[in-house]
Amino acid sequence: MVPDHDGAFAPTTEDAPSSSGFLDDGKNTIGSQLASRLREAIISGELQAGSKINLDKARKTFNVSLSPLREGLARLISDGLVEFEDNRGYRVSSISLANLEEITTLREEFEVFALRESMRLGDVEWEGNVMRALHRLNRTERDAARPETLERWEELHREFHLTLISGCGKPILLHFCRLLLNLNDRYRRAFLTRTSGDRNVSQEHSEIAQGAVARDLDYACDMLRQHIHRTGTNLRKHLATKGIL
Amino acid sequence: MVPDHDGAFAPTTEDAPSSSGFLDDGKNTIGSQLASRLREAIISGELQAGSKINLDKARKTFNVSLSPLREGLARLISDGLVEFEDNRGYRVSSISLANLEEITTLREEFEVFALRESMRLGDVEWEGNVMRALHRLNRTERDAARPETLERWEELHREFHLTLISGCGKPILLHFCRLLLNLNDRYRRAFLTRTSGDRNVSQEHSEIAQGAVARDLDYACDMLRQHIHRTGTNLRKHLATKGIL
DNA sequence: ACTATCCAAATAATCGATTATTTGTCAAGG
DNA sequence: CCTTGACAAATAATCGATTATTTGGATAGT
Repeated sequence: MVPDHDGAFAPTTEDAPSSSGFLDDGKNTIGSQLASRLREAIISGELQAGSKINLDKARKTFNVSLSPLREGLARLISDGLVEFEDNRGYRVSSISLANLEEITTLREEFEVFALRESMRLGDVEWEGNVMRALHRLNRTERDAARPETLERWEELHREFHLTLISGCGKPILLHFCRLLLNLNDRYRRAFLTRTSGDRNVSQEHSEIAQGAVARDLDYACDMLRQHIHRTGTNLRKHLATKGIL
Repeated sequence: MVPDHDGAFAPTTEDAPSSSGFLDDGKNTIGSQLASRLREAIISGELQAGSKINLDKARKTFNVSLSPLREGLARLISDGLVEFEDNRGYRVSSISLANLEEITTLREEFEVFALRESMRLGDVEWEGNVMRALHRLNRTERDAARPETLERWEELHREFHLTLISGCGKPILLHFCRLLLNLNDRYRRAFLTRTSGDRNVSQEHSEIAQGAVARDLDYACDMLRQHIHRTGTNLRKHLATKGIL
């Protein structure tokens, strides 16, 4: 038997385009479904940061047994959204200013590096994917009054950033970036209902994308770094407003 | 209740110095113990890369029930040593030339970045830890004839590299570096029984450490990068010898 | 009043058995 | 001869019950 040989950190089935019309959404087992629901619950803030997760209550809330619940939680640990301690159980990872700052710093390092590699190695297919992701994002309205538009926008925004770096040919790096994006999104969903007035985010995305497909390495990387940095600065302000250290 | 607030990716209890004389080695639950044993089994090559992990057999081998077995395996997924697919089970992550090259590249980027941050932010305590880790490593003999010395050396080597970057004040980054080191160690344990003749590894470590505590950023970073690079090159040759693509 | 110790309730971990899914094999049809 | 479908064996996922650990509170001793 020849192993598939995707290597470690091959992209998980999550958020695959799901091209087949069948109802196979890659979330077969209860454990998988739970992982998704819990992830969404944490990123959206439904499960408060830092709070303990009582297995018994969660079991009743989600109407499942312990085994798949632990299974699901275990996956969120890989995502950095949940922490675990022997005999003490699970808790939602805390948020803090230091944590946000680290995430921002690391995104500036990792994501920018991944973009550079993508520009160096990406093929035409990748270019096309970038332009499509950009278009879909910029065509999607973000109306603070309607939460469902926010969620949709977040999804496409995440997709855009991941697509940008998807050409780098480095599964482990992509995995790291995906984690950082997860962690970052929790802050954004919690604190940014609307983008600050002095930014034109659509334009920022366009500049990055256009620089990327034009293979203007330094320009695109610089734009991305600034983009990430600005988001970090914005979020930091919002955290300060709410008195979070 | 005030949350401990270590933030995501706070260092796990693994390989803590275990200062207390008590038999509490932080591996309380069967799941934890299994995770350690499995990790060791994978890194040492006892469990072949790419091979499927049959839950039933593993259950009998380790004489445990399914729940803790899954628990343990789940943790190794976070470590990148095990892959999982719904309804298809677990398998040991494959090794490949591409995978090794990515690990090496990422170590050059991120471990070096972490070292730079450590030099920028580390305190005297950190400096002391570095010198101690260096001393212990260099004083430990590595005799290819006696496997137990190799294991001991690997442990101290790992400890040295982690200590070098432990002052960076960035838990997530440390977590990533720890993973990369894990993945890298599997290659070394599998392919390097002795260091290639043209290297004086002890001296390389000394140069890095001394540059680090002297806060000679560029020098220390450069030495570390070369050190990682050389190891990568060596391993690549050994992989080629064994016909691994 | 303060600390330490012991109990009971709450919670996490584990087990053995059951259910669901996948995989390999073989026969029927093209 | 190849493909397709059905079946059976192998394997993974889940459940409900049991066991072990932690936590909070009451009690006794200083």
